[in-house]
This record gives sequence, C-alpha cells and structure tokens, in this order.
Amino acid sequence: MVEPAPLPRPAGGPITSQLNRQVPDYLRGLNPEQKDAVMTTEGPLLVLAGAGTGKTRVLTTRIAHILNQRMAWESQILAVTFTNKAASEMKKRIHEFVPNFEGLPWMGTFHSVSARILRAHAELVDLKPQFTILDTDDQIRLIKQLLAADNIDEKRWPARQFANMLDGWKNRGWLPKDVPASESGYFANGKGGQLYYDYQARLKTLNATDFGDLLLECIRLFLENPEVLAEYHRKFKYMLVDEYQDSNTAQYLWLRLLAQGKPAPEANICVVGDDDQSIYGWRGAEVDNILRFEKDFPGAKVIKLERNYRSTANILKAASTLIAFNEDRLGKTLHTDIAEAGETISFTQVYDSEEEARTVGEEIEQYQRAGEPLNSMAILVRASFQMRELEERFITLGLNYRVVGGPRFYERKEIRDALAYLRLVAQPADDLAFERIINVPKRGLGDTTVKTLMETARHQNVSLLSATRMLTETEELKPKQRTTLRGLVDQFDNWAYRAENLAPYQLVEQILEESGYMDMLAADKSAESQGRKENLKELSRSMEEFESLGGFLEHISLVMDRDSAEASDAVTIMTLHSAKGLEFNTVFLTGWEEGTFPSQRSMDENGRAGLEEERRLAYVGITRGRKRVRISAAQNRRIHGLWQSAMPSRFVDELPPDAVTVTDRGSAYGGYGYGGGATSRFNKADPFESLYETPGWQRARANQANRKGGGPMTIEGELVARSVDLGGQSSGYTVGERVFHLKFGYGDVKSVEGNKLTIEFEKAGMKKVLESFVQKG
DNA sequence: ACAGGGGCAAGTTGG
DNA sequence: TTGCCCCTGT
Repeated sequence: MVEPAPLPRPAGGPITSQLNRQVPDYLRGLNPEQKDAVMTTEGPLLVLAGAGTGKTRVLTTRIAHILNQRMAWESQILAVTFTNKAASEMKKRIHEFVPNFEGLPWMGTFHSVSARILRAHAELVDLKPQFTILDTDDQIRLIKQLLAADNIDEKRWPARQFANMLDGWKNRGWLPKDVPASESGYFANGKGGQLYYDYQARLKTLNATDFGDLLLECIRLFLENPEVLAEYHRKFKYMLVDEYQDSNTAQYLWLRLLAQGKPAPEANICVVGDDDQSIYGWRGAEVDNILRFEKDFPGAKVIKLERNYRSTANILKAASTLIAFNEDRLGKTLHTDIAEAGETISFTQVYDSEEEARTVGEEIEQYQRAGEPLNSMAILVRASFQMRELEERFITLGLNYRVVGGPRFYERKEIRDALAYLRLVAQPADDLAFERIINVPKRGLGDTTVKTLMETARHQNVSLLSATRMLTETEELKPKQRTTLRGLVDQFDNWAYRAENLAPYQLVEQILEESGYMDMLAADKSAESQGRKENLKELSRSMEEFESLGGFLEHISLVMDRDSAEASDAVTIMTLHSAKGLEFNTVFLTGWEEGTFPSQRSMDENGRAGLEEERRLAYVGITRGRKRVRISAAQNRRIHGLWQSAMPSRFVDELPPDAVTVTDRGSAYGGYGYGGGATSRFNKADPFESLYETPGWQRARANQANRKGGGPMTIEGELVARSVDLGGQSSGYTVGERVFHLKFGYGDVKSVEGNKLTIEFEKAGMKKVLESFVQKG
C-alpha cells in the first residue's frame, strides 16, 4: 500500500513554542488553495477535493492549525468520518503535527460519535447506558423471529430483503411513523410498516440498537430534548466532515442539528468531498447533500482543489474526459504541474476471462522483474465474483497476492461465537447472543428445548437466560436437558463473577476452554479448524489492551475490523469500491464489459443515475493509478457458471483516444478493434435504452458484416473443448429461434442437442455453436 | 438431534 | 459455478 508523503513535523517542539509565528511550519508545502482551506476556519466551508489533491492533508492540517492557534480545545472539535480506517488515519497524521496530542475525543465515525452521545443520555431514548449494538447478522435473526411470529412465509419475503428495506428507511431518517405506506405496503402484503414498529419494540426489550438507530435515536434525542442539543451546540466550536458526498439523509439531519447552534454564516462547519467520487448511492448516500451545501449554509465559501499530485497527465486526462460524460456534477477538472504525459493507458480485449487472468499475471511478473514491488500494483474489479479466476491463476503462478474486503475478522463464525459468550456475560438480557451459543458446542439442546425456553421467556416477560434459570427449577424439561441447562447457567454465573476482576483477554480464554469450545475445535478434523483456533488466539490478543469487558464490547461492535497491515510483498486484488482513497503505481482494471461494468443491474434499476454512478466508479478506478493504468475486457466470461459473451464497456469509448493505446489480443479469435474517436460516442440522449444500440454492438455488427466467415478453425476446437465443462446443461433455445452470435452475426436455430446449437447464420452459413455464445436475437 | 442432499439465487459495503 | 437454506432420513 502506498503511503502519502509524510507531513512535515513542526520544528519547534511543543505547541507553545510555535505560538504567534507568522507562518507555522505545517503550512509549508501547501498550495494556495490548500492553504486557503486550512486558514478559513470561520464560517461554513465546502472543500471540493478531486482525487489525489491532498484532501486528507488539508483536513488534518486544518485541525492542527485550530489547535496550534488555540482557537479551541481538543474537546471542542468534532471531526466525523465514515470509516474507522479514515478516522484512525486522521488521528495518526494529526499526531505527527502535534507530538503531545492525546487524541481528539470527538473524532470518529458518525456511528461511534453517536453511540457516545447516546450512552450519555440513554435513558432519554428508552435505553440503558450499556445497550448492545447489533450488527447485520443479529438484525437478520431478529427479523426472522418476527416473521415467524407473524406467520409470514420467509421464502416469499426473505428476512434479508426486509433488512435492506429497513436500512433504506433508516438511512432516510424515517422513524416507523414516517414510512409512507407506498414504501412499506409492498412487503408481506402490507405488513411492512407494522413490522418496523415490532422490530423497534424488540430492540428496546433487548436493550439494543442497530447501526441505523445510533443515528436515528441521536436525532430523536436532539429533537425531543432541546437542552441536550444546546449542550452540544455550546460544546463544539468547529466541525469537520470527511467524504461528505457519501453522507445519507440521516447523517445529514444529524449534522444539521449539530451545526445549527449558530446562524448559518457563523457555523464553523467544514465539509470535504468530491461529487465525482460518490459511489454509494445504493447504500443511501445522497450526492445532493454536497450539491446543495451552499444553499443549506448561505454565505458558505467554496474552495476547489484541482491540483493533482498523484497521477500522470495521461491518466488525469483519461479520467477527466470520462467523467465529463456525467451530467449531475459540480464540475472540476484535475490538472497536474508535471510536464511529462507519462505512459498511455492501455486497453486490451482478450478472448475470455481466463486469458484476462493469464495476461494480467504475465504483466505483473514483467513489472516485477523490472523491479516494481508487488505492493505497488493492484487489480480492481467491479464485483467480487471476478476475483476467483485471478486468484486461481496467481496460485498457479505462485504469485503472491492479497484480497482486500473478503469476510472480515469479526464476521467469522468462531469470533462471533466467542463474542456471543462475552455479550451474554456482560448483558444477560442479550437473547440473540444466547440463542447463538446455547447449542454451540453441541450440548444436545435442540429446537424443542429452545422453543420451550422462548415460550417461558415470553410468558414471564423475562430474558432467555432468566427463563432458563426458572426452568431448571421445574419439571417441564426432560432431566437430561435440565441438568445441562443447570450447568450452563452456573457457568455463566461463574463467568459473570470472574468478569469483575479478570482481564477480558483472560476471561475469554477461560470461557472458550470451559465451555468446551476449544475441545470442539480440537475434535474438528477439517482444514479450517486450525485457522479458527488461530483467529481465537488473535481475538484474545487484541483484547489485551482493554481493561473492562464493556469497553472491549463497545469497541468491537463499532470497529470490529482487523487492520492487518501485512508486511509481505503482494499484489492487491479488490473491488473498485474498496479502492477509494488508495493509490498504486500500477492499476489493472479488468472486466470492462457491458453488463459487467457498467453493471446491467445498476442501469436497469436506476437508469441514468445508475449509469452515472457506474461511471464515477470508473473514474475512481482510473484515478487510483499513479503511473500506469491497464484496462481489459474479455469477450467471454463465465457468470453464474454459464459462459456469456459481451461487448467492451461503453466507458472504453469515452476515453480520449490520444491518451489510450489499444492492444487487441482478441483479434486472433475474430474480435474487433477499438473503434475509438468521436464518431462512436454513445448516444447520450438514450444511453441505456438497449444494450444492442451501444457503439460496441454497432461495431460488432459492422465487423461481422465485413468478416463473413469469422475467425480461424481454432475457434471450433476451442468451442468443443469448452463443451466438456458445460455438458448436460439443458438448452434455453428452441428450433426456429432467431439468435445473434458475436462473430457470426444473426441466424436461425436449426437443431438443439443439449447446450449445442446448430444455427444457420445469414452471413456465415451453417455452424455448430454452444448456446452460451449466442444471444436471443 | 443432526448430517447430508436437493433446490434456488446470484452486487458493490460501512457502521 | 458456489453457497445458503430447508427438508428428510437416520
């Protein structure tokens, strides 16, 4: 991973010695716009910072400046980010300016700051201060219970779907009463709205919130208790927000409430963002928030950072030309002071995704031989299913790689199990944790037993653990189960007792041992069990710095990320989304095919807005590269196990021809070259009306008309070879159907044998082809 | 109570 | 293709 240039340390040592200097050291090396953004501390400020323009540096310097000039105490600054990673990066970099800096108490994610505020005033929103924060997994299990209780068919109305809807509502700042029937009515034939009420009621019973509630309940707290809000108005003198383009409506409301302590022209709020890098619309982010900042805060100053310190002129030109195809943007143009244009961007079309993986692998090795570290190279894909082929190829090559964004540490089963034990010790009312571990490891307590426990809990209106305690005193359960439960309850009492004096990391080790969890892993012969044991050790190690169990659980529910700064030299494979904010010398952008990127689904669901978000994703991808960007498209790709062909992405056509070099490896197989040029720009008035109207398809048609017979005979061999792994697939085509083939053009199906079709093509004559190579005509 | 097989769907991700 | 969920058989 490439570290940004280190910030200059203040030469004068402690802050006091720097007071009253005219130009503090930390301002040196900033360009005029950056300096302006740092020094404009009073009033609302919008910093539009393009990719690679030193956004983080401006934010951190600004905070350092405020502290240095003693404009505010640390506790009077509120700095919010979206990710823990961004927050810790900011803390680290401020520390470089201010050696005796002890950490800003109010610097963190929206969610962690909200949680902190909520714990201080929990009783005002019907919670107890030690409330649990549920993650997505808990949330879904809770919803499943509600669906079951309401006799809603979970197949027809999946819990996950409701969770997504719920998330969307909460992102928009809607409490149960605010959800319009037109939104909620759809789910489970009109029961959606009521489910939201029931869900919230369950959360209160569990003394829990989900992530969305951290913000929503905070907003409710402020609205219903003006004196509490006023307290924070007095408290925060300066507010800063990073990645403002990613904010959703709830976050927006939260911010406005906090920022409006003073009349708008005096609110010291600084938001930093880039509308061109807004790629989380599907998650509820509203680009509109950044677009209307000047209206929200009349008199706001706007500073654009357009000087890019990262990429070559060719890369910037490509990115700028591409993003200019978007209509919804504030409009910035990146430029650089570097005179050299650098390498041109390369675009390569290959036969299929396997060849793409092969080519990328070869090129990486080539650069590696030329002395480039693997750490400086990355492959960015649109969707994670594209990673597998790359990984397989790299394993074959023995090429060291690392995948970013796989299942995260805390999402692993064994970690979640261990956490469930700890949660139950800390909060005996945590029924979700109880359900998770009651029979893990296996104790012979099955559905029947759990059902009895749940019934008792509901009737007596107590937690599952209390219900268990009660049932060990009665004859309701079979003796075997009763004994087991008695033992379990005793264990939990014991652990809770020990939790008072024992360090959390010791407690977790003892729990895992005494519960039989370690024995279970030891007995497990599968390849994974060793890794699970190591993960649990890692968990215990990460707990060493925590003195109380409560403190650790708070941390884990909000952070739950393992920052694994792996030291070894490896190529990074990750999605475009997770690459935002990073940079690499060499970037490979694979899978630039219509349907894959831009994603068909995105366009179908969100039309032009969807397409524009995809384009911003392309922009993010290109601007990750410092020296070299290599784009590729495969003519054929296996999607969900079926081979499908596709045209190169329309985004390829939107790159400036003079900054791009085209290498067409696909041509040997009858592919077509890169059309390029202004003539093949796609029709902006109607960009997603039909896939077949895109320039790629137009070119393909023109090409197949010129080419007639298609490629050399090797294709046939290739096709036959492929039919092996497709054998037995039943055909989706019928005799007489009209189809379109990438190389042979239009034709009619003459016969069908499994997945092989005999087609009479208009231009190419009779051919046998696999159905996966044709499209319905 | 629990293991194994069949059916079905499949996106990007943060807290 | 894989992975998850449900159902069935022991």
